[in-house]
Amino acid sequence: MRNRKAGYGPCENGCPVETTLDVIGGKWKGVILYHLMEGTKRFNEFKRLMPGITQRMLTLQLRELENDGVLSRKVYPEVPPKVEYSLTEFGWTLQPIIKHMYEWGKAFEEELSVKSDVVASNEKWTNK
Amino acid sequence: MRNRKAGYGPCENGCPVETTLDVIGGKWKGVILYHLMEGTKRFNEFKRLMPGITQRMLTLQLRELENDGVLSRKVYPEVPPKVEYSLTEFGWTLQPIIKHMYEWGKAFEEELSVKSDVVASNEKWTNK
DNA sequence: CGGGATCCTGAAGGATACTG
DNA sequence: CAGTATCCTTCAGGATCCCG
Repeated sequence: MRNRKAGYGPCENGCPVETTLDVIGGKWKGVILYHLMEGTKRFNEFKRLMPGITQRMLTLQLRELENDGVLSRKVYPEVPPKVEYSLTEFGWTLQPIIKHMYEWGKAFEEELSVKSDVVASNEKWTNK
Repeated sequence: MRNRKAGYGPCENGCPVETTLDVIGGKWKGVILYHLMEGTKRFNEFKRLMPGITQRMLTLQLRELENDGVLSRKVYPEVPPKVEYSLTEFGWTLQPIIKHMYEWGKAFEEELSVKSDVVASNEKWTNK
């Protein structure tokens, strides 16, 4: 990801799909966007919502999304600092995609667990 | 990508989005899926459609999509070999997502070119 | 509170050659 | 035609410490 417009050749068509993936395909960007659909969030809120992420990664992913015009960063000149992240108008156009991806992900996980159940119940026979 | 279920912490919610990205987020998977929406494709057809991809990568990405139950691989026992790739029924449920991503990608690229025009016309002033 | 500055590793992706 | 098999490179992502 991230090398937008690099190496897809003629690129007659099909590429816009990759463009979108370049924007939302970072490891945490999907989740970040998902949470932003619920409303404005602050830096530490994200950390709480995604305990696995490091500060560095959170900062980086937020910056990239900001540079791509998907979210906006509002800094309040206070002490202690306060920064709010929210979707831009353009960012909101991602909502149907994120929603679909959320639903599809759930369906996939169910499909997955069903299959692993099958595998599990087969293991006693296929004992490889 | 690819380490499904690894390190998202509590994972109360939001994760299905990442699950989906794990499946379709490979560098070429989006394009592959996009082309499959038009119908069954053969190995060399993909190579023609995506001149930038290497054989190795094409094989790998196809295999992963197959293992994820999104596409199916049909081998014809002929000489020379003939292999057809097509979406599974489950794979077709990705269509709305791919379609949305295609549309959004186009919109994003327009937004991008508009901005780079602005930047270009500013460069003579900001000459950093 | 919301980051920035470094350093580092793994694995995603690539180049090239060979094959049933 | 549709792939393996090796080897190699890059950089996205992570760990850690520091700062206004």
